[in-house]
Amino acid sequence: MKRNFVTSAQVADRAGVSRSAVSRTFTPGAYVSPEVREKVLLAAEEMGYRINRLAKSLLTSESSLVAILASRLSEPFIATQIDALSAMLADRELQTLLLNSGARRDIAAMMNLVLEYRVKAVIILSGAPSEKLVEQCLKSRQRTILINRVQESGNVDIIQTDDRTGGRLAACHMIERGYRRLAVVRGASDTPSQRRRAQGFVEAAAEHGLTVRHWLGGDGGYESGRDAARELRTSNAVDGVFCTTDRIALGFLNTCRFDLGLDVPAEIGIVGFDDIEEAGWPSHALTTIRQPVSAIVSAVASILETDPSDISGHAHVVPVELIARQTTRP
Amino acid sequence: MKRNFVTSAQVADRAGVSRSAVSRTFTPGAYVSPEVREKVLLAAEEMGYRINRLAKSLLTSESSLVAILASRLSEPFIATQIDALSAMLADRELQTLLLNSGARRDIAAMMNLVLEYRVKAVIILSGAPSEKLVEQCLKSRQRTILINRVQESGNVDIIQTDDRTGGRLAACHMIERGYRRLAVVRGASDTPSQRRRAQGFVEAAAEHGLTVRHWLGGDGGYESGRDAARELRTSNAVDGVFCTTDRIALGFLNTCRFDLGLDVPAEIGIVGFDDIEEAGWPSHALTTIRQPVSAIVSAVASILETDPSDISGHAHVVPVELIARQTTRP
DNA sequence: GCGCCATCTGCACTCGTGTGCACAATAGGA
DNA sequence: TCCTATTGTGCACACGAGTGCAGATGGCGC
Repeated sequence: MKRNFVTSAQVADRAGVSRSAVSRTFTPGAYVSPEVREKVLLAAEEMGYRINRLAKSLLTSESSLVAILASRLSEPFIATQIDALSAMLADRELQTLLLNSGARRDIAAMMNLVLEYRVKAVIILSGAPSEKLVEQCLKSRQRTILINRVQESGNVDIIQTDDRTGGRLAACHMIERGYRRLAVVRGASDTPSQRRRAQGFVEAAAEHGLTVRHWLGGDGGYESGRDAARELRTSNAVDGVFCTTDRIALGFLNTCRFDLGLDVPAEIGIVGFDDIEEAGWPSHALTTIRQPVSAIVSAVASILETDPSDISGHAHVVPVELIARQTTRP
Repeated sequence: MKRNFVTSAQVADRAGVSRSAVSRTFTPGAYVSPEVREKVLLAAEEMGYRINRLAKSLLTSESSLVAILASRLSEPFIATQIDALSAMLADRELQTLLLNSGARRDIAAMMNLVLEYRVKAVIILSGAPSEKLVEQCLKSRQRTILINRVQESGNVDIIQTDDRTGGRLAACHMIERGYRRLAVVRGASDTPSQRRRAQGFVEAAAEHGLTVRHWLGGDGGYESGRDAARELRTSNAVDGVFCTTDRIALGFLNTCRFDLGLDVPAEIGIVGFDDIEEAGWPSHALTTIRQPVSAIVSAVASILETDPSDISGHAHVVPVELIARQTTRP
């Protein structure tokens, strides 16, 4: 199984110099004479030599690996975040270790892996890590960044969208537009983040003297929206729906239009959350709350640049913005 | 910068045993007495000890890392592949090193990284790796798997969708349905894979005595389709369009319907390629050629299981299937 | 010609782990 | 009681690279 990679010693032999010389050739800012450097580079080229990152980071004890822990990688909003995050990391000469925590795979086991790889930081996009896990991370001096997750214990960096405000914006927008019989649709196993959005919506509605129906079900994807639409419309009691995710909203929207033959936005108004690309397409033109990925990414970047020994976790809040399109009345 | 991680020596000290004992407790199937194991586990737990994968794989010289090189991670079809691939790898206790080769980042530089990390294999989803790069990989004894890329030189594993057949299927389908003034729409910087799809389409059309217009432009995403629709319809010369990607097709479809006010499928028929989730939504109901991700993933899995010393690259062909929906006449 | 300085090279140690080999300890049988 | 078989432990080396320190080499000025 062991594939004999070329080592610096072999290169040194071939170039007729010491191993140190080889090492120095590949270390910027070290004493090597031009002739030796030339010989080493030639030999390295001929033999196909590559530095062994594993050995290097073992010695210098700093890894250029950053782990991203996520599930449902194919969902547009998550994919967009991963794309942006890994691009940002690459620009900083860091590598992305992608951990897919989907399906039945054990989050705890994944976290163990993270710790074993001595990564520079873990970015958690998914799952609700238990208190115990976060404790483990801290005990192992592992920098941890939570995105849109809640965590009681301090010392972890948290980046959160301003979910409550988002929910409130959605409510006010709908009420202004004349929708009165409101409902919120969420996935059954939803995240704290989605719960806060719903909360904000309910709060703002209450301030206008309105109560809000709740619908919970499905896995928080397109199907949740579809099922919700079918059930909620049997009773004719709803004319304004806030979905805690764009994908839920698109399922709801399409089902209203194509299965139930409803006129959106005349008969029913729909607001989503995230502003994924598909929401902006004319086939949907979904009114939604935008959650700027760029802000999330730059928050992560700024955290990575702070001194890692400063373990007091900071909280970043990412602002939201309502994008009015055509699933609510003008 | 160096974060003092707990080492096996420290655990050994605390447990009052030798370092070897610690190592053996964490190596399944090694001689350790129950008492010692107990002591070691306790000490390890208290100190938060984790094996250092870097050091381990330095010694055993086998890494459990598999690199995936891709760009445009947020595109649905790519995101879906990455999701499925990383899940498959996780099931095999392998980790995913995600390399985002998007934007201006240099593919050559990324490949160097791959080599430096001594990964078990590289899966290339993106970019046309130059001959030189692949040579480098081979020289460094690096297992390389290309998905939907063409590569002249042998010794590389290639997984290819049956693009030509896909293109032919699309053409036959359209011709059967009575479309005669055909066109192909591709991105300007498209992949060999997309070129083969177009080829198959043109071939089959030629067999029916039809010539095909070509439109090339944009980056192969939604915008390509949008721009193509605007330009192609100024002349009224087209009634059947094959887009080499679902995203192009969706851009084309939406622009026809919402900007140009055309009736799809009555006035113009559209066929895509990939069968991404959005294509199946009733808001689009795109007729398309399905490319089964599961087949691609299991091909990768079977390659990973073959003996790595067998460097003769094999070619796998993934079959396609036409999914008739509502953007072509019934 | 001698001494000094600048410039480079090589030795040897280090990082954290796995493991072959020798040896200690213990139990069991004669 | 002594010998042997068994079982577990520790020593020491290996993996591949970076780097401080000492020593070698060469050039230059006196």
